[in-house]
Amino acid sequence: MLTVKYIADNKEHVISALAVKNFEAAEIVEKVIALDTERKSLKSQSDNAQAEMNALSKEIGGLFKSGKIEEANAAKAKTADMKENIKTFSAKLSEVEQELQALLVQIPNVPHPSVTPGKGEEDNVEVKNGGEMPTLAEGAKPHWDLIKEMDLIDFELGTKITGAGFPVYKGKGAKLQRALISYFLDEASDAGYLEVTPPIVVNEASGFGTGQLPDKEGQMYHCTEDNLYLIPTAEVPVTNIYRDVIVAEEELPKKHAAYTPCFRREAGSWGAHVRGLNRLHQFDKVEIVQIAHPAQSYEILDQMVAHVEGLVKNLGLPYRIMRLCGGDLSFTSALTFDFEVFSAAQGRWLEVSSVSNFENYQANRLQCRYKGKDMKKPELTHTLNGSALALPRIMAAILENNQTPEGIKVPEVLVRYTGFDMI
RNA sequence: GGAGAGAUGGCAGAGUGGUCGAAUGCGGUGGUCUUGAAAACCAUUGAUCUUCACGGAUCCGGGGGUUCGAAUCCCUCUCUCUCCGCCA
Repeated sequence: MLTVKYIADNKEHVISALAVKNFEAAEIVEKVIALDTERKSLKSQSDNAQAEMNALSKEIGGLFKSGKIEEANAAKAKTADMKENIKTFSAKLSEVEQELQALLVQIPNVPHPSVTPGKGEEDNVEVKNGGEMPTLAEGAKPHWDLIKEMDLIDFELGTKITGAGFPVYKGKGAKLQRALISYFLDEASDAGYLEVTPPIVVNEASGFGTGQLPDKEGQMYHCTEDNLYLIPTAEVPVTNIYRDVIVAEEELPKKHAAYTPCFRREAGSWGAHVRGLNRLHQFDKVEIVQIAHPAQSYEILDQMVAHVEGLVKNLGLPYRIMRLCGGDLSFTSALTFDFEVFSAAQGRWLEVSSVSNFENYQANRLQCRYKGKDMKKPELTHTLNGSALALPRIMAAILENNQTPEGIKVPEVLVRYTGFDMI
């Protein structure tokens, strides 16, 4: 969430910038500022009341020690009112604090100046494209036909075991998947990311820290008995490594990469766009995360984009990089670049990565801060993450784009992981 | 799952009702000494809110209670450790 101080100091900018995200902020911003003023005044009243009480208590202590029992008891009699006073003020204070907090979590992150207005996907801006469009032979098939014919992925079996959207990968399909994971993780390690294997269920505090809770709980699978959530992305457990942590300034940036399965309920999706591997309830992904110094975060965002670009390039996939418009930008993000690869037999662009800078929006929720030697107080870090990459659509594009009459050609960079070059 | 023990500052570890944000040691930082380093010695070294500032308030796992006053007493939750059981 945004800090109250930032909102108060940049009121007009917050309102106009959030309009780019199609968020009408004027009213809530006024409320926040008013509540904060009230909070400060209540705080000082409650502090004064408490200070008075502390002084009297000390006095009473002294009287008892020096044997002036009567005087002490007389002083004691005076405390009842003061206690009442303190209770009233602190109750009001915590009420106002809660109200303020409830408002703050409703305000989305302010978009970066480069973000253009727009309603949704259709208004995203292509900033770059690359790779070569494949020319498919006559009779080229979409991946859902290929995987069935070659028995690479079994949707019906997954449906039997679990339900729709939980496929079973088999044989070379499973090996290709594993090869991609290894390849992505190795590339991340080479780029200086520390590999971690985090839990794939998280508690409520973690869900709140990265912004999935309280608003988007419907998108996560929830184990109600233990109040734990299946992660929708490794971003959640990995970024939460730094919840309530103060990092030494010279240790920034912190770079982590993680492979995890991801779970999304995706309630309300249907139709051709979700066919085959296009949209699943469970899928695999390698995620890269950085905890960054605020002054460096946009430079780092570029580096992360370049890293992801290297992956799709090496896989030989035609891609384009989209800068998300205000309307498509997520609640918590300030700037996001989506990577899409062209799935030739479907004739569609598929989103395979989303690389975002959250500035200090998540860090404020997480209380992730850094401190330098000559800093009096710790400051919020910036947090960034990106998929590098999400597997199913990458697989779909590889299968479709690389199909030949002799079979499917495995991208060269993967052969050392698969052990075979044709499927 | 059963029984017991515990949770204090970056770490280790004292403190069982009053001046304790908390002894001491280690670590960190600055300094003295030294050609330099080590050692030794001295000083300094948590966070949050509030205030222009001085200052004030809060924090000893979380929450609640008793008391004029709680790190210290009571209740409750969470977590950790030990033993037993079960188990990949």
